Amino acid sequence: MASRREEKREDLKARLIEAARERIAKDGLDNLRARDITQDAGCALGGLYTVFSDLAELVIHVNSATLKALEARLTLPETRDKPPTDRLRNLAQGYLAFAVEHRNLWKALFDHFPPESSPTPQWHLDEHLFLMDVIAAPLAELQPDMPPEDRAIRARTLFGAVHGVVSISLEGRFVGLPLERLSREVDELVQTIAAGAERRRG
Amino acid sequence: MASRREEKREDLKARLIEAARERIAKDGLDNLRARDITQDAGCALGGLYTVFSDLAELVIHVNSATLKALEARLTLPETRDKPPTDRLRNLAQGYLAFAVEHRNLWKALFDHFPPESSPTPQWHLDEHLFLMDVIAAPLAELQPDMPPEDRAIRARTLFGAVHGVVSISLEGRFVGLPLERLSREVDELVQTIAAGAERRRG
DNA sequence: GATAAATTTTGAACGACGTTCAAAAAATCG
DNA sequence: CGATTTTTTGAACGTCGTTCAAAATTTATC
Repeated sequence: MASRREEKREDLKARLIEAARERIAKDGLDNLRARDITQDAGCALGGLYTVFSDLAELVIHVNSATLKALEARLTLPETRDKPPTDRLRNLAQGYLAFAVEHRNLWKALFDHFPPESSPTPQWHLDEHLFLMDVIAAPLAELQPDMPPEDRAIRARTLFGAVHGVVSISLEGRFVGLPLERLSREVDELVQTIAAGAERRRG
Repeated sequence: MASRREEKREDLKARLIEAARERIAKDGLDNLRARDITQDAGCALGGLYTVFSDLAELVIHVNSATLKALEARLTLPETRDKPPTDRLRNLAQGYLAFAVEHRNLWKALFDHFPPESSPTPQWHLDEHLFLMDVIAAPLAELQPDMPPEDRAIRARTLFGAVHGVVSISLEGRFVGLPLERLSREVDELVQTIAAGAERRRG
């Protein structure tokens, strides 16, 4: 019991993150309110600011949890021994499924822009890198001779392409596609890119 | 002079849109303030609400102007007679160039989510369709036998992929790429997808 | 256990925001 | 020019994130 104080503080922090997470999941990031969160977490309005510097920092912690959940979803041992193209296809389908199932939490990952006064901390920026790593691994099998730096960039491009297709559909800015059809588009896109990569392989 | 009134009203409307456009271009959508806009436009705060139902409607008009500018940029007669793959490559490079050059206005196109109380009007949703049309035209030459409906969906997928790669880089959520390298990634992505489409043609 | 000192928690208050609307100003009409 | 209608105005309202002096609680000392 080195510090009962630390414990209580951590407990409040966890309750605030969980309350914010549920609010975002239900009503979206745009409808997140400090007063709702603190009421759900069972503390006074000011309590939030004894643990976080501002609301943006709390959202970053929610996004951190979402990223961990996404990572768990994308690193299932399901297809460990499949060919690299199939592994990439599975990653894309997993990403799509996660976005559909946790739409508001997923959207918050990309809709949240902290003010310049408190930019995103490095530790959270680093958390995004696992996405690049899980993509780079199958890519390494498709193009073993590509320099790791180029492969990292290529992984980012592949992620961006899939993310873009998913975003465009789920944000509803254009006419919505049935999920079944969207899934097929994503799959064919990944297959095309994978085939293109393989064809260039040295 | 059927209606001097209508004229003044339209003039105020244009001034408000232009003021909002400049504010967004300079400081970004997040820093747009009704008080700044009306001051720049030379009217009282309430004047904004005699022309638009709310700030979101004004932003939609700014986005409409941005879409028109983007359309102009993407329909330059530059490469009218080039092969379809080159035309797609040019579209993607034009899109990237536009996003870089008008970053905040371009970002506003996708960061603006009107409240459910006043959803995006159909006329503005329709304005996005030109993007699909300019992409679908070269696609039609690559895959003449594809049904038009499938081609429309494929155009959306291609746009989403390019848009996603550009977004991921320009939003700075991941480590930023030099523009030169980003341009190459986009180009190779489009070439890969175009080649994949052509290969399937039949 | 009582009292004082240190710490934590509280929620009223502040400033900024989008939006409203009664009143002032301007335009139009008889 | 006075009456009437229309337009423009900006103070005021409700909501928001955030602050901070005061209240409540915990810890320390005897």
